[in-house]
Amino acid sequence: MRKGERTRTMVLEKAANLFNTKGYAASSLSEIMTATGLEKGGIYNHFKSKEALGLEAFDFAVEKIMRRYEASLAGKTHALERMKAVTEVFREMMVNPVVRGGCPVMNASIEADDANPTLRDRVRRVFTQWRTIMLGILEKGVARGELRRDVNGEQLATVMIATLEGAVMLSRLYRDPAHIERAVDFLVAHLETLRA
Amino acid sequence: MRKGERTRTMVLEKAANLFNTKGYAASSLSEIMTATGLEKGGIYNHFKSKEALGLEAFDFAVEKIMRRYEASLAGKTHALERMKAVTEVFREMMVNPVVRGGCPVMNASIEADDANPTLRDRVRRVFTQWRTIMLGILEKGVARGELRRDVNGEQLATVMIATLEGAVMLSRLYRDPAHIERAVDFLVAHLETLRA
DNA sequence: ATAGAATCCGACCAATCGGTTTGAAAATAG
DNA sequence: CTATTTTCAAACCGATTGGTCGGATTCTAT
Repeated sequence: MRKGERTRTMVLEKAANLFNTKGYAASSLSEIMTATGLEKGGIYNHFKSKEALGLEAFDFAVEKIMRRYEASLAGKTHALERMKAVTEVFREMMVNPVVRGGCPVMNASIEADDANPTLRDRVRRVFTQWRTIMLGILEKGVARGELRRDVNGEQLATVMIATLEGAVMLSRLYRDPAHIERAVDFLVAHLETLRA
Repeated sequence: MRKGERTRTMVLEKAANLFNTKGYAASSLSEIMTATGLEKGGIYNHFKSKEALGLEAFDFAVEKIMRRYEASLAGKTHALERMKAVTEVFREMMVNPVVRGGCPVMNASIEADDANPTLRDRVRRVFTQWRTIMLGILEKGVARGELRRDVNGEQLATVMIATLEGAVMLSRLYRDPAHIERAVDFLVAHLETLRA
């Protein structure tokens, strides 16, 4: 791995943390400079603009989360087990965050939904992917007879994401993991009622 | 009402919408100027700083939401009816927003949780108030025999706020009210299971 | 109608914004 | 070890940032 590539990912790492805690618009280039230890020219050698860096930093953070998903789902076959694994990713995210500042997807969603169409489309793609994963789990679970046949997949996928993301927001706001834990407990209990 | 007071609330109205769509940090004074039609001096005559304006604009938006709460709860006595009224406030917020840009409390929470302690405390106070309202409804509902005695108030209050706020985020991101409607349907169905 | 207060404009300020460029230093290939 | 990229620091750019202030203007109470 070339030197430039190493510093490049290092800038992405630092920028992702900064953007996710302070917000993209509120993070100035001079802050990125102090965070990375590079001068302006050193950063612009790897990224053509602050906007480009922001988008890549978002992808960088999402990539890390996706690896958590895969790790949590690995080896689990039963639909209920796999759905619970999704809730665990969020609980774990509070204790051992992939990036500082909460869930980067929700944060980006709030900041980009009106002002930044490019980032907004990226955020949409991520949530759509998460929904697709859950819908697949549920569909297969019904087909295998693990889940009740009247499971409302669309509704459950929405509720899972909404509840978990909302709970992350509350836990971060209050600096209290109780909220995400209550949300996970609630969802796990509800998932149990769907067992065939 | 004096002229100054009228323009003051007009600035708050416009600023609240701007801040809530673009974010506090991303909204510049020049944008506030064009939104209000005032020059810089005209704004600083009423607010001593951009930060002070931001805090007052937040309070202004929250005040409007609280009036929606009161209107929705008015006349309803049964605990289940009152809890459903809370979900209706959120559904209504998508169709007929009090302020553009989604829920100002959640938006402020995301932007302030790390960077702005003053605003963060204000956001906390609002969510705490909402929780208190719900806990009161549930407690009274149990006392009146309207609800099952094993209702987990703390958990339900967290889940209600988290699910509704998360769903608002999704509906705004996708420009699709389906998410908030699914969340409301889900919560209403769950509330029914708590009937004594 | 008019004096006095309330309101607002617009020029001005230092600081910082994102971004460009050049040349020197460091890393890599031969 | 040399030649050649790659990488980065630092000075520099115009534009814009949040904020100040003195005076002109507009209200409003008498």
